[in-house]
Amino acid sequence: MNDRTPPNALTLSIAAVERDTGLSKDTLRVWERRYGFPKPERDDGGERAYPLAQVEKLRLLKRLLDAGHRPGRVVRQSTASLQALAESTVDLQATAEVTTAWADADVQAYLELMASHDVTALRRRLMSDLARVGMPRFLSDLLVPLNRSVGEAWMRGQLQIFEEHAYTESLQCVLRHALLSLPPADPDVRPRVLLATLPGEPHGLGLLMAEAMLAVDGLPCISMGVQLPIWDVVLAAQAYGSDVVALGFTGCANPTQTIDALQELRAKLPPSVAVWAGGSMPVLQRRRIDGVSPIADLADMAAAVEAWRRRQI
Amino acid sequence: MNDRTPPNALTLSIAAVERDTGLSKDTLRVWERRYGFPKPERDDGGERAYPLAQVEKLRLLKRLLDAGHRPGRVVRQSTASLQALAESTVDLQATAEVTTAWADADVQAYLELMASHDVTALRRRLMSDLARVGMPRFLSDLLVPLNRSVGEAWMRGQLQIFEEHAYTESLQCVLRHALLSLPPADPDVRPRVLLATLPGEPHGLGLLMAEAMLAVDGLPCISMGVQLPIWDVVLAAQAYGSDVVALGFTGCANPTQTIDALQELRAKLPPSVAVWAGGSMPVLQRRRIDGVSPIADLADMAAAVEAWRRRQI
DNA sequence: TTTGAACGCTTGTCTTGGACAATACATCAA
DNA sequence: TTGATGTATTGTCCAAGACAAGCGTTCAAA
Repeated sequence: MNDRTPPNALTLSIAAVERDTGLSKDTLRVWERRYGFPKPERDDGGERAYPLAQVEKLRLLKRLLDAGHRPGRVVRQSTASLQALAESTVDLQATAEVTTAWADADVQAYLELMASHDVTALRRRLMSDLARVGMPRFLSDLLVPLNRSVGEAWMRGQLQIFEEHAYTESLQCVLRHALLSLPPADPDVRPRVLLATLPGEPHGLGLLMAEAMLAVDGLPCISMGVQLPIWDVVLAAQAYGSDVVALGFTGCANPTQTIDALQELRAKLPPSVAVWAGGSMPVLQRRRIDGVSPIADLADMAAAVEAWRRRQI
Repeated sequence: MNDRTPPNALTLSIAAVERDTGLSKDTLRVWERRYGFPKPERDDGGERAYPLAQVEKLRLLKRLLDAGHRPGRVVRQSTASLQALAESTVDLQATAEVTTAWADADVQAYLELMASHDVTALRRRLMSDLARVGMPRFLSDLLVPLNRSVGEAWMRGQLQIFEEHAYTESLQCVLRHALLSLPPADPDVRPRVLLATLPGEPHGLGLLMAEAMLAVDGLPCISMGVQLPIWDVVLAAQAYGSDVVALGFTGCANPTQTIDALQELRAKLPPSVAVWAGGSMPVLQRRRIDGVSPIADLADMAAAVEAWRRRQI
């Protein structure tokens, strides 16, 4: 059936590489043209066939790009020197050093728990820590630094992707469980918040953390989950009578498209509805958009709630 | 700043249309060339600018394609006749009529609950129905037909996307809550199951339902969530000592890429690990892959567990 | 009547090389 | 140090052609 065997069984098509690395086909071709890397083999149909080693290097490059490095400076380098670069790079756009009430030792313990592949223990520890200190401190003192450490460990290649998935899954269980245990919020409390991410942004953990933070303060939150089309954000905000649309972003989405999408959404939404854009996407802080409030962290969000309430009086 | 104003403020770039419709840029261009639709305007840079009406029609076309229609027959038709077609189309690949123990009236009531935008009530009803009949019947008698009805209502345009997101979100809460309430499974029970979806498949609801079904039977399940890279599936199966890798698929992923990915995964995984491919993707039933068991529905999954156990004796 | 092989149409994806606009960086002046 | 201007970088878009896998149809044989 599939007799179009590639020259080497361990190669991927350009579509597969796009899937696995997050680099668009256009980008892959133009890098090849400009920098001479990647340099895929060709199958008997003349189509690009990327050896696994090159895909591995491309993944590493994508990480470095997301951390702020520029293609022209890194694409030609050897895998070894890139590895070294990744290990020395913390996060070029990292926020200033945060003094955490939580000891680094605890964060370290969590990382070791992840590496030990004991999801039950991980889940149990998350639940007991949450019960011990309460949601606000759990979020700001543990999860925020922990997520940063997880991101850094991943960048250095110390944490496998599946280990990060397992962590995300466990955390999601714990947070969702806590949310469902809360008494339903009084729908007359304001602002009513709609949470979602836009198409292209597949990560919903930040959203969940934001929802948890708002919900324990008694705000009526409705989460639409991930990748809600722009037009449906507008419809949903209307249907639920939302005062605020809170959107989550991470570095993995395309910055240009994200800005475009935010502008489009802002134009379609009635001016009375506020738009909050939160998460760790650097471009949100750099490029301000009229009528869209950037939310850098959880404290920012509390401030945004306060600001909204002051403005409504 | 953005002075490259398109001819009409209500147009989208080709990248935005790809995001919103799920049709690739290549497909959009080649349809224009072959069928004369879509016929976007051009901005002053000469780039395609799709009016909203055309994007709307493209979304409708995508739905019809996913239901089994072919582009050559539908792309040229008018929006009105497509609408009629969508309303008359149930699901060309639908499984044979299922006699449900659950009354259609109940399903109807759920659909009305979704349309009323009362997520609290929806969630409450889900929880009480679950408590009343237990997980297995909740899944097979209510959720399976309900999900089918939701899909059909969406196809007919009777349900907005955001309403479907709200339903998914509520259901996720309820199922996750139930899962966390179960006592942790004995890790010595076999088979140990790893659950995930592959890159390109963003829907995790089927996965969650499968996990719920297996977990109430006492099987130790570990879910990796959505879009786990192939190589990490292998690593995770190794790390957790999984006997079975259960993957979820829906019609929205690319069939060709899905088959490729499954073959690649099967080749990389040790033969002792079984691969189950479940979900509503038609191609899974049509094209069999050596060493991959297609799982058509929940009953099939129970049978697969049995078959696995028989083979191990 | 049903099965199966052969053929041809349909359709999505890949190809090349050129072009362009937005961003980031570097330089210089105030 | 700040602000403006110029240059380099970089991702995306475009066109038209090519091709292989999928699907339906046709025809012949069981």
